Amino acid sequence: MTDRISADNLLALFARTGFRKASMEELAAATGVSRQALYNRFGSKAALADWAMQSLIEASLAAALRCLANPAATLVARLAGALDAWAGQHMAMLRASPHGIEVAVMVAPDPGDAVRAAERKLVTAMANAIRMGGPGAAVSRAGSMAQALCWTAKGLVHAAPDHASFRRELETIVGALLAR
Amino acid sequence: MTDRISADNLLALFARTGFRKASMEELAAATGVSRQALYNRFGSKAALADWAMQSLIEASLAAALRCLANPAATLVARLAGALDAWAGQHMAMLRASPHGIEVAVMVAPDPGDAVRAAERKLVTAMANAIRMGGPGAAVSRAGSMAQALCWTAKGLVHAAPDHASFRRELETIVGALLAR
DNA sequence: ATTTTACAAAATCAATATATTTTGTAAAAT
DNA sequence: ATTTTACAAAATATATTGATTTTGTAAAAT
Repeated sequence: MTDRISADNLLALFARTGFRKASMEELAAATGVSRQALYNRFGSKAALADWAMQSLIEASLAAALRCLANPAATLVARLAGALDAWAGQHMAMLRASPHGIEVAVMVAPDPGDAVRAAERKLVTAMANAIRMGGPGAAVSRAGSMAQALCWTAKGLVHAAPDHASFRRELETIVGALLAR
Repeated sequence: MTDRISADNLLALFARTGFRKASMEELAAATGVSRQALYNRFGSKAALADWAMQSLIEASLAAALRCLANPAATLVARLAGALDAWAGQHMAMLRASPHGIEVAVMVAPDPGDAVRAAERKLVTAMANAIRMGGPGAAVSRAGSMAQALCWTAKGLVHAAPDHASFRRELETIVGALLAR
């Protein structure tokens, strides 16, 4: 029953203040439960952070894969949607503070390991989507295309001034790369 | 006559130890001159770091543009060469320490401003190269393609285990995106 | 099941003092 | 021109103290 606790709220606080300065008191307040409730459920602050990070990764990957599987949308829209779900949605948190990275680094056992694993899955899924729905010429290069799109999206996250223009430019670039 | 002093050696030290911990004594030793020679020429530690960073940026951009202009090579090879000169060549320094970023952040007036400006020039030049030498279909999307290639190369810098495989994978991806 | 209250151990913070290193300047020496 | 030597001012490092906060555990209350 860890359902009612919002990983987003937890991570937003971690991102703002960093792991150390975020107290269990504040974390509890941010999620609307008592400090002891957090200890009962997670045992420690580190475990709580792990869970929150893991949750975000899983939720983001799931949302991305869902976008990718949408039968109604075009391939370009599906790819752009997936990349937005994976990377774009966290722009606000990243911009809110210099600790965004620290949060990811905290996850056990190896820092970005969980992130990297999820990202590999996403790229694989994108490659498959390109193979299925892309122009014939793109099929044989689907793997490279998907990887390039993922890195491009991450570059754009840092370059775009806000989420709206991120989304707009992302669609343009995905369209440009996918066009045959 | 700041010719004999190697910006690379300076930045290698800055990258290893960070700006603060790199003493003028060590910096002088790293370049084979006396401490006072550095003060005579640059006035201060900050100015020295500025110069070194600026030098690296200019040299990297120049090397990248040179690759791009090589009339003998194919478009894919020219683009890959340019991206390697711009991003790939610094993998060793980045990997050598967690302070690689700090060095860039130190440059006046705004941190990555000089880097961003140079990168814009590179992307523009790449876009032009694509317009001139690329397959007809790529012409209208040259701007997006060039930007995507640049971000992809930067993603690859962090993902590749070493420079050799960076170079190899880069060529593959550039080839894949450019193929019509 | 969760909250409240209580509490010991550990960690963090703030202030101080001292020692050491480093910066930046200057003048004499090569 | 560059190096060597010398030096004051500033910055950094280290250690100590005590106050304060926070962690993690436990038991009683809702």
